[in-house]
Amino acid sequence: MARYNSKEAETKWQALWRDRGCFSATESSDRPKYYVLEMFPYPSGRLHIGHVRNYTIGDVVARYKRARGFNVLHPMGWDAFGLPAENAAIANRIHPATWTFENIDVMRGQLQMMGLAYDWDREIATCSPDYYRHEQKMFLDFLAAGLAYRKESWVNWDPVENTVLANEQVIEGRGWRSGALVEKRKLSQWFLRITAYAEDLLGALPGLERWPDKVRLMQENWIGKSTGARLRFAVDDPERAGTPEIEVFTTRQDTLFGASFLAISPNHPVAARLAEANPELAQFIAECNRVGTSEAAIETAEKRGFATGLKARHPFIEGLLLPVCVANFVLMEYGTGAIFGCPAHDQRDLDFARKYQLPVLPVVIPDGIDPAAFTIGDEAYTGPGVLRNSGFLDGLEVEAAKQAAGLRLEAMAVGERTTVYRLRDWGVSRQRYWGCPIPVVHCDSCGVVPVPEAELPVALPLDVTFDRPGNPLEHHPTWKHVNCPACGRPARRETDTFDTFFESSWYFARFASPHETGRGFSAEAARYWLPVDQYIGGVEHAVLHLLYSRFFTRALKGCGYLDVEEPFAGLMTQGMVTHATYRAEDGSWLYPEEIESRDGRIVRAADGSPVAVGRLEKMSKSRKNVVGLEVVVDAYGADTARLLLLSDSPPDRDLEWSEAGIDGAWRYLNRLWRLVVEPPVPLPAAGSAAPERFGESATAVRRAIHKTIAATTDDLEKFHFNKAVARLRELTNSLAELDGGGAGDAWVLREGCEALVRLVGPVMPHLAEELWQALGHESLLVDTAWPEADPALTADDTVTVAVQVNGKLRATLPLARDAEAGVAEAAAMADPAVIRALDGKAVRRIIVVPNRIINVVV
RNA sequence: GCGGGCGUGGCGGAAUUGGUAGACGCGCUGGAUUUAGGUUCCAGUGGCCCUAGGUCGUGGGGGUUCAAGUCCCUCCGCCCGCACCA
Repeated sequence: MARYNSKEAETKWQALWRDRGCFSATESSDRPKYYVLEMFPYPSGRLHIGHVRNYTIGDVVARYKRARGFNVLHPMGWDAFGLPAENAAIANRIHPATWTFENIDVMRGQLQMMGLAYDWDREIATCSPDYYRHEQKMFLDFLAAGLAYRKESWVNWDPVENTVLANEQVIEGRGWRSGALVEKRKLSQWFLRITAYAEDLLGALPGLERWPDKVRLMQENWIGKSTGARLRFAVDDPERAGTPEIEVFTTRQDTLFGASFLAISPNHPVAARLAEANPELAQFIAECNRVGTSEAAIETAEKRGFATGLKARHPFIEGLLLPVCVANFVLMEYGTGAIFGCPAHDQRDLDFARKYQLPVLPVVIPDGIDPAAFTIGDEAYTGPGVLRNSGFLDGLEVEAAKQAAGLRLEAMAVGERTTVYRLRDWGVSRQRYWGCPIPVVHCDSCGVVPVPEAELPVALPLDVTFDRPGNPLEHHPTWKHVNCPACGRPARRETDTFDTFFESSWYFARFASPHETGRGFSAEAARYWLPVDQYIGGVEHAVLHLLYSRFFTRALKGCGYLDVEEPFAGLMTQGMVTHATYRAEDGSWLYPEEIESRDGRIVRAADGSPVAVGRLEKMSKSRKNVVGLEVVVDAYGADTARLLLLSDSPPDRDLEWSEAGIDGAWRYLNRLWRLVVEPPVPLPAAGSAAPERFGESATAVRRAIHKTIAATTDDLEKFHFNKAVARLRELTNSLAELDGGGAGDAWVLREGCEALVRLVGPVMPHLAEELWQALGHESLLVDTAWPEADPALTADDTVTVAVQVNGKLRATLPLARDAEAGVAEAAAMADPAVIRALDGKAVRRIIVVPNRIINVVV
């Protein structure tokens, strides 16, 4: 018989789905809407198998929901602005636009090859002016609403390339291309006031019930709400400090009596002022600034301080002067950029105090410890306790002391209780070419002037070169020279472009009406489709992209664009696809296709030299452990690849791609094909009436069929694709065992095949269409409803109950479902294995969990 | 450094969320079939004890409970994020 020809079948069904517009979504439907979206890709080149797990998961959800009667929107687009296009331009002398669009063409073809059920009429590319013109308008609206503003902030500056570097381009303090020591520089940049929504973004997290807890927790920590107090320390030499006082923020105002120093950020104005007259301090600050702007770099750097000689007056202790230091671990962006150090009750302060021989005075004594005996060693005490050595706070618990200290500061008018957030405003300026131009003009007379709406889009000029360092927009002969929209005099365009998170913060709304020209999307279409019912993507976006999108949606609502606040009602974060890594003798990485197995040893195919097999790692070009999409689809077909991507691992965990795995998936596909096309018993015609009675085997298999329908449906609802696949394999095994010897076997086999084919439809859509046709159906499977389980067949009359003695399993008993405890108990006590285990000992207690377990305690 | 996660047979993972640990698959072993060649079918497969049966077993250690992979404490290992990669 003919074998399943994946190539032929996949091409055929893909064309048919396309020609019949099976996946195009409309807003006019009486079915409930369902919007499923996978995080859209950056068009970086060519997809490998690891990239498509995400889209396969989304596709299963889309096809499943469609079968369940939903009006499904499942779009795809391209997050097309970004740094790699510029890197390619510099490295290969190819224009970013050319590079990007070529990549898009390749990747679109690859996604289509996988048979993904997208509505391609809604495809968008964010680098198109048709897209980014709308976000320029949004920015102007934000500006008018006070949500966008300019301020100075620090960047990584490469003095050789004359450019700003991304944190990932700074490697051990040096520019990745130039190798030059990176400096921190201050630039005037645009910011979006996400902090205005901090409380709202935090408060709405519990309502995101279909988000993973871990993501909500990460966002909560990122927003980092903390309550405490601001307080001002008078300085002993206001002239030298340039200010009469230094304001600090603390969450531990209760420990003020244990303060032994003040620390200010190297970027604090007072530090800058003191450095003017102190070259050593200036030197110290310069060294701090060499660390780079990433928080990880700052936090892992050795804690260092510099004594300024300045002193600050303790607000509660008359005459006590605390030294003021500049410390590299104090962040200017958080709180006030200055802290007071209480070494006894903060680990970082303690480390600092030990290093610079500052006093350590415990002021919180743990309950039940003698205050006289309590000392601090290498570990700060941060737990609860009672205040000592603390004047008016003595005897209070920590919380009460915080309250009392706060009130006293307020009464003295030197501070107030307050709340701060770790969250900082979103810097959206990038000194880059391949991004959306920020639509403002700088005029010497009028300052910053928004580009009038009628002149949008501010289009990115395409005639640029990358032959010298810096931003090509700066070097363009004409582009930035315009007349001021306000006064008409010569002025300069803003040459910064937006952070690419800007585009991805509203693309999900654009998909609702991607061809809308007047605004980013029609309010009506957005009202219909939003929020996204199920969003799917990697955890690496748990904070930034998702938080920015949540903020953006609120900001858009505030500007009258839409009427939802949360863009994503459901979120699933999928794990990585991993693959073994291979290294040649010389240590260089090898692609999987460069190796082979000879006599049980892994060797290099080219010359038989030994290969070291490394651990599983995320598929990445740099380690060469990638498997190309075309290679897999050519050899096994898209359905086999899809099956493997959904098998074995739950979606939120890593998945191992292996040659054995793909072979196993391929075998199952063929097994299923044979079952339906060459059934063990000839099938009755489609739609034949059910027989009068079913024999034992037929009844058992019918139960299996209906249980599988129920359980698989439940698995898909919960996104347990790996379990769903396991159940489908089990049903396939059960059906294959039918031999036609029992009454109704043939009819049940058809019933089972029909159910099975419909259940595998979302996973292996091409094969399923082919089998649906083979079963004698004229209709398309994609237009066929999801099977329904018969409740009468999903529950068993008897259940197997485990019997334990003292928690150890001794027997299992078949019992009637929901048998009474007394009956179950009697059956258990009569079991020979139980009697033997009891060994005549007195029974103390019997625990009966209905339909599960009986535990006899002796 | 801070934040988040993960850890179950040789391997990927199941376990109705505190109730029979190892579903399903990969691999391996033995057998059958076939014009052996991405075959197919049957049987077996956590460790230890000679089997009936017993005993140990979910990264290590401790605890709560009639009962712990699941809850608590602690330690170890690995992975992800940290604001200009997307």
